[in-house]
Amino acid sequence: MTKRPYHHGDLRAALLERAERTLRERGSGALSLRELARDLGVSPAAPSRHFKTKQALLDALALTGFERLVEALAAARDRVGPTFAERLAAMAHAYVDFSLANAALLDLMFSAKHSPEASEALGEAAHRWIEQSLELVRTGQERGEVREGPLEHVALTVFAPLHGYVGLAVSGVPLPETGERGLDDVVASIVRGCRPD
Amino acid sequence: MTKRPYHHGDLRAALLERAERTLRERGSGALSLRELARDLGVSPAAPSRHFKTKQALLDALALTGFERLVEALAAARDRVGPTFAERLAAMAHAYVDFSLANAALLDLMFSAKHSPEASEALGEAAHRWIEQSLELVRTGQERGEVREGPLEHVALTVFAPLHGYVGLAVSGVPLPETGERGLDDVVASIVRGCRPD
DNA sequence: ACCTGAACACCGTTCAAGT
DNA sequence: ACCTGAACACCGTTCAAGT
Repeated sequence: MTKRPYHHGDLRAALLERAERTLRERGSGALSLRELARDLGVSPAAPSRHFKTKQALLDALALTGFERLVEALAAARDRVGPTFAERLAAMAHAYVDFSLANAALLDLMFSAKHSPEASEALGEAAHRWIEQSLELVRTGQERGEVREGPLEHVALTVFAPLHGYVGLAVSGVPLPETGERGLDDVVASIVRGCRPD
Repeated sequence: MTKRPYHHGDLRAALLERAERTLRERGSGALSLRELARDLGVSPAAPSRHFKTKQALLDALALTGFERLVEALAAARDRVGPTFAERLAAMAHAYVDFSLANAALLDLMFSAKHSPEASEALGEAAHRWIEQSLELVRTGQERGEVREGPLEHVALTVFAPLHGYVGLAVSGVPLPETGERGLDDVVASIVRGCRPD
């Protein structure tokens, strides 16, 4: 029954944590700064100390999303062998798993709402995600498992299919053998295309 | 200087048109039923006659989006020859053009917010879009230009890359040779994969 | 059938003031 | 530095009442 102290302790972290939970449980439309403040037992104006605007909170959320995604992808990559095919498959599944488990967060991460200020940190986080994709393809090229060509161009052809699969899955488009089976088709097609033979 | 009549005439259509303009000019965050009503010179409660809820308006907007997209894709397909490569390229460019010109609308169309009721009509519109994709691939298979295999599975490997390219472009991820050049790489890769040779 | 007027329960954000 | 209390200008939605 200790009375709440004046200071929350770490209101910023508490806001982020609670917001992310709301995001996952009830979607981005249900996210309200006032409700967050109520749940954490602070005044409606308290959050503004840590996030000048609601968009700033969303940007911070997206940033943590990119950080966790990069971490998950790296972990998946390091769990398998060094071939391009193995790494691509592992990272593809990790990407889909993360996205389905954090659908609303993924929407935030790839929404065009990046405020020009906060996008500095957010942009860096997104950049690390891109670098990771480039790295996969570069290694594949060095091993002779991926065709030659400008890195960014080739990498785009590798990651667009994954991003598209994730986008379709998250937005509820009915996919064949919902879940992971269709993904394996997509992964195979990235390597060999849709030509006959 | 004729005084506004009691009836608006076609408030429903006017709401949709104005909403779509706001969507394109200022994004989905700036969409407000009250503002729409103000702009159209009706009371704040008037829109609720035609759209029981704001989400219903958004669903209707998404529905028109799918209809226009399907139309644009069909037109692009019919402007070129019958080969799979030609049609794929034409539809890919039409898809990207539509998406960049209607970024916020595309977000709406592929957001997971489909209310279970309105999704009947919306679901049908989305279904026509899927059917169109399947049709492209089926024709390609019949012509021997696309590999054999379950239609839905093969079609997914064709459209995931396009959807992913569009998603990345719309969300502002820096793409090589921003615009259409990277898309041609993606289209080529759909056909032949990223293998060497 | 279609709309108004007024109300209700919310928002995000700001700002003086408190600790 | 961090938060409160109160206020401002908005929201979406509902509902009796008007035409």
